Amino acid sequence: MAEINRAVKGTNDILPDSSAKYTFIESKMLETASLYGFREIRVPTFEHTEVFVKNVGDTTDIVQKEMYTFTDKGGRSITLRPELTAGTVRSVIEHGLVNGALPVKVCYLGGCYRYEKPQAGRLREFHQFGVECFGAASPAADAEIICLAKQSLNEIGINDISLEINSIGCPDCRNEYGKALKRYFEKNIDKLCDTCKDRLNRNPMRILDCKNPECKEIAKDAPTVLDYLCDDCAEHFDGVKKHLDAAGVKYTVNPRIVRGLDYYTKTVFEFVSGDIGAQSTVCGGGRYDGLVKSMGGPDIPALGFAMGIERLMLTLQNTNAPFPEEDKCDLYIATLGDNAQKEATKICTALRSDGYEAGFDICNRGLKAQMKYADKIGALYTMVLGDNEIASGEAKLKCMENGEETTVKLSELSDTLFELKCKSVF
RNA sequence: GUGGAUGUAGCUUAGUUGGUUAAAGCGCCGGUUUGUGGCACCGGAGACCGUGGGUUCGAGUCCCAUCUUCCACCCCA
Repeated sequence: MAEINRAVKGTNDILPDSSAKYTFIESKMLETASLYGFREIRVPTFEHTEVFVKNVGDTTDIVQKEMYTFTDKGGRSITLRPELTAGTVRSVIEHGLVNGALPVKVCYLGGCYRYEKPQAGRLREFHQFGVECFGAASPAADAEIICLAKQSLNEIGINDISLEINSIGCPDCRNEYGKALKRYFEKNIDKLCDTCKDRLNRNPMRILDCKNPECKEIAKDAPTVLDYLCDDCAEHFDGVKKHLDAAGVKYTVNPRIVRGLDYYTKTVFEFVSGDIGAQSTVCGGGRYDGLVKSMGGPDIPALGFAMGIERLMLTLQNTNAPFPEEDKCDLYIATLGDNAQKEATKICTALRSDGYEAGFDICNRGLKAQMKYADKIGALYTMVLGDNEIASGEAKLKCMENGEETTVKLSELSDTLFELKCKSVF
């Protein structure tokens, strides 16, 4: 197929046969978030490039090599959002939400864009659901969003998933820890792999995450962040754990999880799935207390998480999780002749305005072909409509599941369908 | 960006040491006395064999390049 007729590398079409599944996931997410008081916010798909450079961090891979950046016709440098936190923070500051009643709780759903090499669970255009909470410094807030993340995963049927938490401290303790880590790894620099040698200067914490066996061996005895937390951060982390215990949420403390975005402070966490390949993080989040201020807003704490919708879908598919049944056509009218087709238009319009999914032949096919079609689309009932039925004002409704027929008055179709549907529920 | 695998009808595949009009199943459309689906039978449409070069009298089959998809690294959701 010619290149122009194919979707761009790393992008995905969601076809009618699976779109309802995505809608299910998305609506469950929004629904669950609202139970915790999070209301949806919708921010632009693109922002001034600076918004991401300043917030995501100019040393991160995302900013350095993964952004879709272009100059618009007005000479502005524009970037398609690689994530939704930065734009959300910009928005709540710009519109003064952070000057109103605190905490501000918002959630979002939308496409994100990163120029990466696609693989399982990783696309160039992907979709995130996430929440942000502004103005809450208490560990109860951290625990609350973790509970929300867990519940929303459970709501869509993801239960076999592990929660890992860590604290990377405030900038002060992180700085101290970074130095200690550097001292430790410098002693073993010869044994480290090439990428880790590079990481030593860029981001020593990443070495802890390396999958190279030799690096893993060395990292085993490396100092842990948790030993370098200041009193305030240690107490905060302790509080988070206590709240999680109180909520009955199971977790493991993993001092090696490090989020890749610069803005994180204190609590970081991930929900990890064992069912979707190498890109196993389904949800990632944490606290970012300095971000609002650095964006030019008031000095208030903030925290949030994001999950990748496509990864949620992968998890559900790979674990054969059930999806709710899709809506079916309530009544399909098979027509005979032009008169009947016109009458079907009239009847279907009325049924649809009463809330029924109704359809009839618009391809001018024969009766048999129409019945076959009704069967294929899974129509619950069919009705043959010809001149006889129009003249008598009566027709037979056929239940496609068991073949039973019932005679109905055309003028009472809507009521009859309602009765039949009620019966089939019991 | 690095590495490995892949690419034949809408889908899943067959295609012998390169040799005439590239097969099959599923799906799609139609038919089996013209007012009734699922089963069966019959018929039909549908493929520039990913793309571009090259070798050859001749290439889906061999060589090179390129792109896509998949998987892993890096990194992230």
